Amino acid sequence: MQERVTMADVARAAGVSSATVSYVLSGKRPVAPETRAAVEAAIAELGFTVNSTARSLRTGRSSLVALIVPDIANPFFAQLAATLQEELRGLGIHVVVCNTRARRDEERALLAEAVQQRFAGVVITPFRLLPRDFEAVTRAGIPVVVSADVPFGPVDQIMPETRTATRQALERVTAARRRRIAMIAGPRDATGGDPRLELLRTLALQFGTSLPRELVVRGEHTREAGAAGFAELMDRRYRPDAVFCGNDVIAVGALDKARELGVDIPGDVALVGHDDAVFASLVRPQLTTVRYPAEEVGRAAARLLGERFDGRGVHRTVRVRAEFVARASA
Amino acid sequence: MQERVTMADVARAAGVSSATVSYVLSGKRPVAPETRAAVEAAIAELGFTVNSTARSLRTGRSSLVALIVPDIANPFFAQLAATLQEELRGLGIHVVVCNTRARRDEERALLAEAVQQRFAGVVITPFRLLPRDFEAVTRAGIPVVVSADVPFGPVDQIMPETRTATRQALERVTAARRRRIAMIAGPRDATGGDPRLELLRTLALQFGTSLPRELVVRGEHTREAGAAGFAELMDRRYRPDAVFCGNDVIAVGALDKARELGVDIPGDVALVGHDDAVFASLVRPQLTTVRYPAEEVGRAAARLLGERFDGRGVHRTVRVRAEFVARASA
DNA sequence: ATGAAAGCGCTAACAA
DNA sequence: TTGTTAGCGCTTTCAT
Repeated sequence: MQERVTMADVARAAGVSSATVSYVLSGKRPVAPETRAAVEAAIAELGFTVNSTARSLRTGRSSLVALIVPDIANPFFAQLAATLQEELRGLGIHVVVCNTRARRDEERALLAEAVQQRFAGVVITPFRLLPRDFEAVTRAGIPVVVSADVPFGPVDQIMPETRTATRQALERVTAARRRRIAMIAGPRDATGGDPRLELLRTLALQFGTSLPRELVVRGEHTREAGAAGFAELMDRRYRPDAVFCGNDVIAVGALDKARELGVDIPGDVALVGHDDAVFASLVRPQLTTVRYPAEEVGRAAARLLGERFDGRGVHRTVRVRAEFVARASA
Repeated sequence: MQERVTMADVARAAGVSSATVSYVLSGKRPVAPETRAAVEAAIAELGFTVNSTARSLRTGRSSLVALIVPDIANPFFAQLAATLQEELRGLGIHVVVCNTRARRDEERALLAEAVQQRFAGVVITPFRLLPRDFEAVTRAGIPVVVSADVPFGPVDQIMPETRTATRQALERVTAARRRRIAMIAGPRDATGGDPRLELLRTLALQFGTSLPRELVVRGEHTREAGAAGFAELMDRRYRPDAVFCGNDVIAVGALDKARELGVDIPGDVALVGHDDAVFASLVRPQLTTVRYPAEEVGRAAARLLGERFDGRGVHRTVRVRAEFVARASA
């Protein structure tokens, strides 16, 4: 049962007080070079590492960041977790993953827990949450980074910049003389809005066409919902010749149904996904999509948190640029 | 700035000592019913929740379990993380995700950190680690669950039971009169063995054929490696008519190359994957594969850890059964 | 059945 | 430039 080495042990070995050891580590007050050297030697010799539990208790701040998302098993969030973890590793911070299963009660419970446990920070993709649900966390002074399509009040935020990429997608589609644009959207979130849908509608107008209400269907972010949505659209008397999807999973479902119905993609209908999930390039035809890079979101989240740890006080919104990826489906 | 409610606050409100509050929570010594009721009422009224940092400092045990894997972004491990997290949630335990990027130094560093931070447990899929790398962790009394193909010494372990499923795959392939069996294996791990390869070799013999050395190629678990491996196999004068892959990602790469070379799957060559990753059913032809269920691994890991927390002392090995999934590629 | 109090290892006043 | 020391909130031994 290997004994734990404490600061007191290091202090004794270096012939100083434990306060000095602490200050050598934190750099929060000047330490004479020779003292510092002695302490560092003792640390190395004894193999000391700080007990972050004790530090947390003392400072009232843990070294944990909570990543709160609807589903970590979703490739986008999995990649986000991986990147965030690697970026935060150097700061000695661990990432705790929390699944909300898209349920508001879970989202709220997790947020409350982050406050109770005095987490160092929270990175969250809210699904049913409203801006006021964040009051407690921000009041507790816990840095929060929200990754969402819409503004969420006085928190750091990462928002996608999809206008350009979506415009390129529309350009490609309309250049192929397609005018009957449709969308299979994801579920409406708590804010009631749907930025992807609204953006597409706005842009469609600019391209001299439109996104008529009857060509918008809605479902979960699942393959089944994608298939159902596509079937529904094909039933319309005003049949679309281009279908935009809320994400790639939906698009894959649409692809399934198209094959089943004998609808040729992209011959009869052009299909555009969203996110560029790993499998977007695996299906046939390969999915033309709007890529939203999880790695960059993770890096931005880590950077925003890092700035907050350093005590910077202004809330920032970082925009992450989505990229149009032209493949075979449109 | 909302004040934190401590046990002392609860004790004061209930007219008892903080020790009693602690014992009401832990049940480690009898408390009079009316005392208990008073304490519970105070807890509810004040909205008290224990400070797990303080508890950890005192007990020398945190409420964190580390999930140490080569890559959380890998769908298998992402699903494992999700399940583990949900199963452990009820025990008040958080899951910290740790990426090793398949590097031994990272694996060792993470294991060492788990000891230093007195984690409540570790769930690990070792990649380059040897059994003796676990000595420190077990000596520290930290429950370890290893998910691997081979035995790893005195730890709880989850091992796949793939014999039956692999036999079924071979049955299907040989029933179609295929005899020239090949494999695109993953990288050789630190133990030097490759159970999937060895199992296939053994079974092939039983089916009256073999897995000749020249029909075994090896690479990383990537799409590129799969493509390269397949190309190499198609170059052999003794050309295989059935190719087994170390995992589904490799199989997808093989599929890419087959299409490029004009090799018909399954007409010319049958292709069998491994794991049943999400995209196995997305590619065309859909992948015939040996499904290894991450959910069950996660549940088993949580169960094993739970037993250890309860103080059960024997090391157990849980076998998780893989399942043959027949689709179009073989 | 309950309470008093020590102390886990660290940080940050306050002193010198 | 460095040391002394008081806690952070909890668990648990020792008393009662």
